[in-house]
Amino acid sequence: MENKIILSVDKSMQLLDILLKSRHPMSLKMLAERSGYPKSTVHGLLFTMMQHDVVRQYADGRYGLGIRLYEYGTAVSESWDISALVHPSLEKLSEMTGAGTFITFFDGKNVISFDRCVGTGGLQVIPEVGMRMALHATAQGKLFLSTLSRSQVLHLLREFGMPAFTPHTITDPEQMLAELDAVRVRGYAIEHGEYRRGLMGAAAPIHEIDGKIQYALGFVGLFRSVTSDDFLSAVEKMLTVAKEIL
Amino acid sequence: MENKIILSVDKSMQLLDILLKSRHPMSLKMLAERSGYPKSTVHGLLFTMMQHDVVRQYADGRYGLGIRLYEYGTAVSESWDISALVHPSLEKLSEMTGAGTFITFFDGKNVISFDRCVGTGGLQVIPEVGMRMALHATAQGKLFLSTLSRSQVLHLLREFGMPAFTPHTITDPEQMLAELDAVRVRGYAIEHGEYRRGLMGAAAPIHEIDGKIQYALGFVGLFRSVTSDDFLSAVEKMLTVAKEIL
DNA sequence: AAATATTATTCGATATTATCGAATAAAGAA
DNA sequence: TTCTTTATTCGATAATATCGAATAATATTT
Repeated sequence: MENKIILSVDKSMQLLDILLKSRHPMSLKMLAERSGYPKSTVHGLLFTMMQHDVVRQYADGRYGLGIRLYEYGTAVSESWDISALVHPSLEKLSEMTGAGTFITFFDGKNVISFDRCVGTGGLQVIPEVGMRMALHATAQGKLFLSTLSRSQVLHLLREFGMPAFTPHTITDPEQMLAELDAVRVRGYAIEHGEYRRGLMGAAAPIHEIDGKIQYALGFVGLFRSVTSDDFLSAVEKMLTVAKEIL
Repeated sequence: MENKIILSVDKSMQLLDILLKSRHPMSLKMLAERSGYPKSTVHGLLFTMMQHDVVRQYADGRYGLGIRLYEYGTAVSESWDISALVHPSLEKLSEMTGAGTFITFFDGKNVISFDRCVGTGGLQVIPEVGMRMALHATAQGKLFLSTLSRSQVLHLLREFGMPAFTPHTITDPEQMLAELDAVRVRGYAIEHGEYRRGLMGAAAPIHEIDGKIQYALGFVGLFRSVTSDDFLSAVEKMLTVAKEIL
């Protein structure tokens, strides 16, 4: 399993990750330090990626993500082109509930937001488009996890970890499995301050292809509790809209 | 030059390119044929990229671009607009020249300002963010027109018209075509009171993707003439800054 | 249901080449 | 200028990517 990996390619991807996380162009020296590889090695990898415009070098010598990645990203997002289809539904749900709404996509491992609509309410903490979301601390994450087998869930939780964002975050795998059972029964997932204190939300499946949920519709906002009338009515509205989209 | 390239990384990028161009998931066999590398080699590269979600494999075994590329693409596009990359350059240029500076975007038809910085000089007539600018009477407009064919230019000029904002405004299409030739030779465009009497400016291309100029950096201010020392030095500074942005 | 064809994956020997530290070049700061 | 920092190049060596062939897993046909 480990030895099938082509190391130079693996290192290249690590560099891209570092550049992504830093959010800023980085010097060769920094890149070498952060990755743990010698400068010359890093240089060679960066040089190669530069030939493909996957990495670019600025006038001051620093390196950053290249234009080509934008092209790739666009190509990937086009393959989900249900965005145009569902955006009106997002707006509708935002208007009805006042909460921020968004659509996520699941590839079996990552939950990524690809469309969103800000609500009318005050605090808006809905994920940016393109952001990867925590599996264990968001309604979307739990919804998608609920479609997986016990072993798959445990594997993913181990891989990504279960950091406690708030005191409400579920950090115990067994507890999570129980929660996922509840999600399966309920048909949708809820999140009560597990990611940000006081923020609550829910997520419902949209597109099911042979049993696999591909997308989720969700909302997040400030509610008194997950049993309050306004929250429950928002959930109802979400389910209605999700059913319309199918 | 050739031997500095790390082959396995290079091959990986080739595979991404093939996947991008095909616009559809591809089988290992196809990928091997198209790339010209043995199946086992291709498999190893794909497997490695899969670990990073840069490539994904579908249930039927075919391979496609991975969700991670979307994340990268989003990060890259964010680095384009206003904040991170360009704005500091705008401020720098404003400070150096004293003139108002701005960045425009061209979609093939409209020139739209999407970031600006007021200068230290007195009169400031730089476009608001989101404003569409005249094609025939601004440096930006002429710069973008210079990238189009004769027929495209004539078509656009006919569509939008060539109203005379000042006595210096070019109102004759043929005269404009001659001006555009000059722009192409010069590499940047200048504007001498064609939009507002006494206001002069220039625009330089920033981002060229396969020959197409996507953005332009420009300044506008009060100068004695387009041949005066202060104007020419401002042009020089603009070109320097534009080159830094690349 | 069995047989066949097609495609994905694994394996192991080999030579290629990625790697690394050190040297050099280039750019910035003092 | 000189000194410092950072990027780039170089070359010997060990590591490993590569390749063809074998095997496993699907899909298709009979």
